[in-house]
Amino acid sequence: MPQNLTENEGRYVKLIYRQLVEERKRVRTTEIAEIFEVRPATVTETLQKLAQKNILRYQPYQGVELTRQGLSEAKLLLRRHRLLETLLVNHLEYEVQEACREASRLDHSTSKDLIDKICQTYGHPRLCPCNKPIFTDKDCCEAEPNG
Amino acid sequence: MPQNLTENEGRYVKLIYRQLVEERKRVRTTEIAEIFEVRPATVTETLQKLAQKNILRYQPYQGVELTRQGLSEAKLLLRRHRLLETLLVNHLEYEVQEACREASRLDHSTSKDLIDKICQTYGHPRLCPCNKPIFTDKDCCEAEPNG
DNA sequence: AAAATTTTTAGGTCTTACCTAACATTAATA
DNA sequence: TATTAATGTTAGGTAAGACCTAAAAATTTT
Repeated sequence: MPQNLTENEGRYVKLIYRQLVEERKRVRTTEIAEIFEVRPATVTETLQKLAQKNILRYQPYQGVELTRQGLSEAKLLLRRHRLLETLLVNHLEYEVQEACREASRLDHSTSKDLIDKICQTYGHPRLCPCNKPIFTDKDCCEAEPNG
Repeated sequence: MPQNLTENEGRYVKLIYRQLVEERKRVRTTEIAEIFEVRPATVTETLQKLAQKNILRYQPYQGVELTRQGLSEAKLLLRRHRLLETLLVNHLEYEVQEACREASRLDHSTSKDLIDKICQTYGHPRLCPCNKPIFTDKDCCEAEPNG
């Protein structure tokens, strides 16, 4: 059942989480369509696919809601995204905006290992360069300091 | 005509360059098939696609040869790959082997900008952590030092 | 309640990346 | 060198993903 998300689906999940949870505003089909530069029908299709994969609950015409699994996928992706931003800004002199663009390209393909190593290297930061929360990961951020 | 390579095609190009140019040994369909865990027919198909895209010359049963464009695509990808390895090993305490795996995941999606920033940060290194050449880029490595 | 807007459905297309089975070629060996 | 074995290719599929248009349905606005 826990089919993996495609890169494209991941983009939707990040966007939906940011809007729905972090900005507390409704997610509109047309708006997503504009952001991703596709037709509304395409958005509907993807939302249905995500509902099938148990990432969100979808009621035609009524908007979406993230499931428990959807929330955790979103946080995972945003953790990756924001730790990548941290690396780019802290170590490679990126501007915040550009770092976000670059991180968006990469976050889907990074391993847990890489993300955790960045997290460690920067002392398990709680905020990214744009001051949004970096979600913690149990076996990275709460691990015992090793002797 | 200069259609872009897919991520998968990029993997072939890197492999072919490493074998053909860096190890000077013939590239065999079956061998590629084993490495990528696909059927030989699939490899043939991809090689033909790459020939169509002008990345290599392909003579049935006779093996392949990279074109000028193929060589430059390969070097571009390997530049990315090896600079990513450099970052992972130097800054994030990666082991060489693991760095290679991770870099393989990422190299296709990194921007020129990111690569050049890594290059600068590490002083335009000529060798990656496994001592393979890092190809230079004109407007990164040969730029005037800015005042 | 009519009109306008938004969203969905239905029914496509195209690309990528695979596959199997049959055939062709090349290489090895008896 | 003739046969067999190994390698590589062709032909003809499948399936998933990401798009699209046109028409219909639902919702919202006036």
